[in-house]
Amino acid sequence: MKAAYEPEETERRWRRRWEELDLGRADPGSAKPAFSIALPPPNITGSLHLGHALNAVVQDSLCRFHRMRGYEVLWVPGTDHAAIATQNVIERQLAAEGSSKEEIGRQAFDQRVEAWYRTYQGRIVEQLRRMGASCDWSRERFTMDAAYVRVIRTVFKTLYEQGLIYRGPRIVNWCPRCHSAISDEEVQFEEQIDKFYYVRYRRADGPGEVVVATTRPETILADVAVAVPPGDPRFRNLLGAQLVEPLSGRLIPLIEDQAVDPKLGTGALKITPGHSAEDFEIGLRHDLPVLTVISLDGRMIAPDFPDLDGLEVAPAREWAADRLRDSGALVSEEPIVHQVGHCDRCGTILEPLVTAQWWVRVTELAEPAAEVVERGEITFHPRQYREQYLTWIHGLRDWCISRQLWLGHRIPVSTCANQHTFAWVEEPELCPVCQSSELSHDPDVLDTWFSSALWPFAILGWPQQTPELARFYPTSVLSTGRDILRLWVARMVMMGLRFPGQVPFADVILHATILGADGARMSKSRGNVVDPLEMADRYGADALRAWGASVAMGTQDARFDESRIDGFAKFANKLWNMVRLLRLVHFPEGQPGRIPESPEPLLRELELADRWLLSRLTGLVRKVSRALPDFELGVVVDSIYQFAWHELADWYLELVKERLEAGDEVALWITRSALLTTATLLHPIMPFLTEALGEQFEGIPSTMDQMSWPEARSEWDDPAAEAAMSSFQDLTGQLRHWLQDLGIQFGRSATRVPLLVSSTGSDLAQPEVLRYLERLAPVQWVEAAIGDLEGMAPLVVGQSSIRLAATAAAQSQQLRARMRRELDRLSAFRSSLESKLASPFATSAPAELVARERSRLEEASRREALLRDALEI
RNA sequence: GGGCGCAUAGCUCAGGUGGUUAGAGCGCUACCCUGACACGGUAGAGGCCCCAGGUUCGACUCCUGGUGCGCCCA
Repeated sequence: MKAAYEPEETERRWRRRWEELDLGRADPGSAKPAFSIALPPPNITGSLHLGHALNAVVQDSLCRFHRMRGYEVLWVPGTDHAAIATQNVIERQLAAEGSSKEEIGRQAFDQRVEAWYRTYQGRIVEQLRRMGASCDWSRERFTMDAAYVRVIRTVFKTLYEQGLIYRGPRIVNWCPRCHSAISDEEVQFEEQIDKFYYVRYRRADGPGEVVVATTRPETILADVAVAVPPGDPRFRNLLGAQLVEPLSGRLIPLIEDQAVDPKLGTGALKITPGHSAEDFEIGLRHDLPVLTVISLDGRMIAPDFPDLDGLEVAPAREWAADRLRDSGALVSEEPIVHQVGHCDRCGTILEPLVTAQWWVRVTELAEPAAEVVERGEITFHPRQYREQYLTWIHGLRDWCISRQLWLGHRIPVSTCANQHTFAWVEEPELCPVCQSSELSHDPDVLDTWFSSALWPFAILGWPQQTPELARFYPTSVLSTGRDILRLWVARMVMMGLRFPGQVPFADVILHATILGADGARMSKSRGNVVDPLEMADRYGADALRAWGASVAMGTQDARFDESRIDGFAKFANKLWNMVRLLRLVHFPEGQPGRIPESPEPLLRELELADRWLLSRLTGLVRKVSRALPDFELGVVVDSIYQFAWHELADWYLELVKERLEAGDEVALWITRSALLTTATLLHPIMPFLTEALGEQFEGIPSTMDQMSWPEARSEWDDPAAEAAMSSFQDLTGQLRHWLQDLGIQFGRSATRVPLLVSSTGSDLAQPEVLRYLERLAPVQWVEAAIGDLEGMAPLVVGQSSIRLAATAAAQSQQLRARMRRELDRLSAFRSSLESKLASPFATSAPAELVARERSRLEEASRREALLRDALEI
């Protein structure tokens, strides 16, 4: 073994090994219990970011854990075509070449798309492998695969024929740049400073006026009413009046509607159903007409006003403001900070516009999707997301599923020359109603989330009753980022219930969002993006994984912190060297060979440190085995780190080194067992490292994935040994501390400080303790008879009093000062305990606690007395 | 404006159902290249656990209010 762990070589080797072993291959015919995960398909728009990496770690850890626990595990990888995102990327590419999709035409555009898919599909899969993902690569899926497309059409056709999909004009979020509708969930609201224009609407048939506050004076030409809160006394005298729309002089009614906020602006709202989603709803309630003055290009349509017609929205707003000002209709203007919807993909300000789109009637789908969560068939982790999910799903509006893009799944609907409209799975040649051969295929494509909603069952072969579907559906866990709880998770639940008829997954994990080191969301424009592969190159994939596992399940967003990844890289090296130590004991010349197996020792052959370590080890097994099914990856990582470094390495190995070198069978067995168990427990999190460790041992399966999960051995539980070791650790610390204060250094020379015990506390009761202290501190115990206690420096360590046979030290002012400080601290502690025990605590607290405080008080008092004695005060 | 969450060491974060002398990693200080590991070891400094009330024998933990920050939705 090399002196340091080298992740790069190990990872390359083991990636190949896993491939050869076909590690992730799932067998639907196996008799084992099933565990399955559908990997949320990354967008094919580029490379994986840190969020993908984090998500892969969560899923891979769970898969490996379940394999080791004897489950048949299926983890299906894949990619998503991300229609609008990919189209945007390719459009940008074309723009950079000075071209456009219109210029090259549909066919050439489709070829670009194909080429893009080929490149990036491979890249994403490669990146997942680099992270150590143990997917079943033979089942990789893509949302544009022919089989997948069939599933989409089957679902669409069914919903269409059931009347749950319809086409109709409604208001949508329209992106004038993408030239497409955008779903409510894809709108990015951004804070923006605009102006609130206060505009006067005069009464047509008499005195009186209403002042309306608006940020969009350019839409006044499409106003169809002014609305006020019902029963608002400010507007009572105007009820039923006709008002004059101030730009063109049309007459519009004053109406009452409960949606108007009396506190906002002047309390009166202009109603423009053609250009505001809220107004559209109000318009429907009052049966108002819809007027349109903005085109799909985001330009004004105003044939009556030649200087306005064709202007973009921003200059049109200036035009309207000027005109209102000139006519005296503009009362005032003031700046306002408000949220403005932008296109998630291209950042353009969205225009609410009325267009004909395809819609899913969601009420009938949403109700069952709410019920399964209410009944507990789906559990969210962390659990607060349950509420968010329910709130959202209860308030759903119809879902706009059509997009006006070149890329994506065409809506599987055709209309014939005789206006017969029908949905299909295989595109027909003739109209099924009138046999007309003049068919036109709907030009729109489907919202990508429509296809992703089918992912958990589409990848398992539905609608065929495949063995995979029977075996692995519902899937076990869905792990994803919190941002797509609504966008995706809720829709999968709706579709899963509607089609295969069962929830798509039992547990939903929403992992933390990783922020940049500056605390802001990672974004290219901020320049705080971290490439996971760069981190894997620098520190090893395992270090990145361990860090990911430690932050993934937090309830808050986690800032990226490279130093923590570095810490885990060092941890990998530490483990490597522990195994190396054991190997060198067996093969001091570095000969090839594996650490041999040996028979388990009997409990009565064990000494204190051995019993302690096994007790701690079995506690660790218990803790990790409990934490993993609860998805508490942070606990897993922390507790293994703590055990391996601060118990096994710092204490046990330091204590037994000589025994190991002397070939002590017991120490060898325990060290081997502890290291191997640690590696086994850690394998789901750090698979590469643990494979490299595992292969140093004899009798190990060809991959750690086939190791059986360790069982907690309750016969190893030994609270007495833990207590004794814990006070020994205290003792060691204090002794080292005293000696350091006296300028005595361990290892500087062969000389050891002679010590004798002059008063014994219970902490020295175990026979091993004095021997252990000699190993870990530069001291040597001598018989009390040797000399006179006079002139020897007194030390109080733990509950025992010790004399230090170093006369120079006896006069040390430093030593005395330290003892005084110790004494002060102790007496403060003692008096706090005394007052606690004198308070009602003694009678009302649980007896167990009171007893504990009493014994603490006793200890403190005893120690205090010893210290006073030593200081001769 | 509504909902949810977060404020603990210089930094990044842990701290079920109230009971320690409040923890970890990194960073910092001092000393150590001791034959597994300097990607290391030993010791140390560093905290009104955001603020103000309340419940309780006892609050980092529960309740109310406030302040600051984040996310989601209008």
